[in-house]
Amino acid sequence: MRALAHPDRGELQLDTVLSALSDPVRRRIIGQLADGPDDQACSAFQLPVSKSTSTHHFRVLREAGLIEQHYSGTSILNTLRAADLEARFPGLLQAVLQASRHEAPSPTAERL
Amino acid sequence: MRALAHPDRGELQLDTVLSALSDPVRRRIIGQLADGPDDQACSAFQLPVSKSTSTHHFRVLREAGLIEQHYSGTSILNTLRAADLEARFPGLLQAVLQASRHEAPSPTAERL
DNA sequence: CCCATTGTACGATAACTCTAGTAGTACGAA
DNA sequence: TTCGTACTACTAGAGTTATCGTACAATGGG
Repeated sequence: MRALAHPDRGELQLDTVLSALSDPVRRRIIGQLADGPDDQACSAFQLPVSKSTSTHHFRVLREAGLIEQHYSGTSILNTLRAADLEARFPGLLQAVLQASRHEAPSPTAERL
Repeated sequence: MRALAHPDRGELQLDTVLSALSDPVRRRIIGQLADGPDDQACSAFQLPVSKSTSTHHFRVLREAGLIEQHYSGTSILNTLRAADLEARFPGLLQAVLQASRHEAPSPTAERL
């Protein structure tokens, strides 16, 4: 029950991935996942939007295949699908992450 | 007269660039510019959209800073701003181009 | 000057996105 | 069972985007 749909590695679409990455809130999520540990709950992210909007962004990321989500009690744990992305679109994620860091020197303090 | 506004290299925004690249028509334009010569006229692109929609996509690419456009007679010549992009977002353009080729093996024949 | 070529501007429409509020579900703890 | 936490679903509004048709402007060639 409460299964969350994820696209397979082979189903990843460049369109969807780039479109998911074009939102700053979602890039912030991806950045925190890339820099921090795996399995971070949604509540571990300090996002400048409401809870329902957060849910929306996490869903977009999951459906694009950028993150993997699975339930653990009342929480959902999020993990970056770095290997899948690297296999399908080599260098893309790293380039975006680097560009993102360059653009926002202090991600935790930025206003967004 | 008929000056076309372009963002400076330092003004390039990751948001805008990724969002511009998330459309397949625009990726096709970028791909053809990357693989072909500089200064290709808009009419050199066989796009599956109307002329006015084409204009729209070229404008989005120019305003995002991905291409440089300048008039030459009745035509506009388009050039990929590869150096500017590489300076600001290293590896990003190449990663997208490679992913794009991988996803669409024969760009000229694809249905889009 | 007339005309063909090339691209723009404008108006319209349908679809999508981001945002939030409200209500509800699943789970763990007391 | 009752409560709090964590997150989702649904609904809705505001804004943006992609698309096109039509009309128009700029240039170069005869």
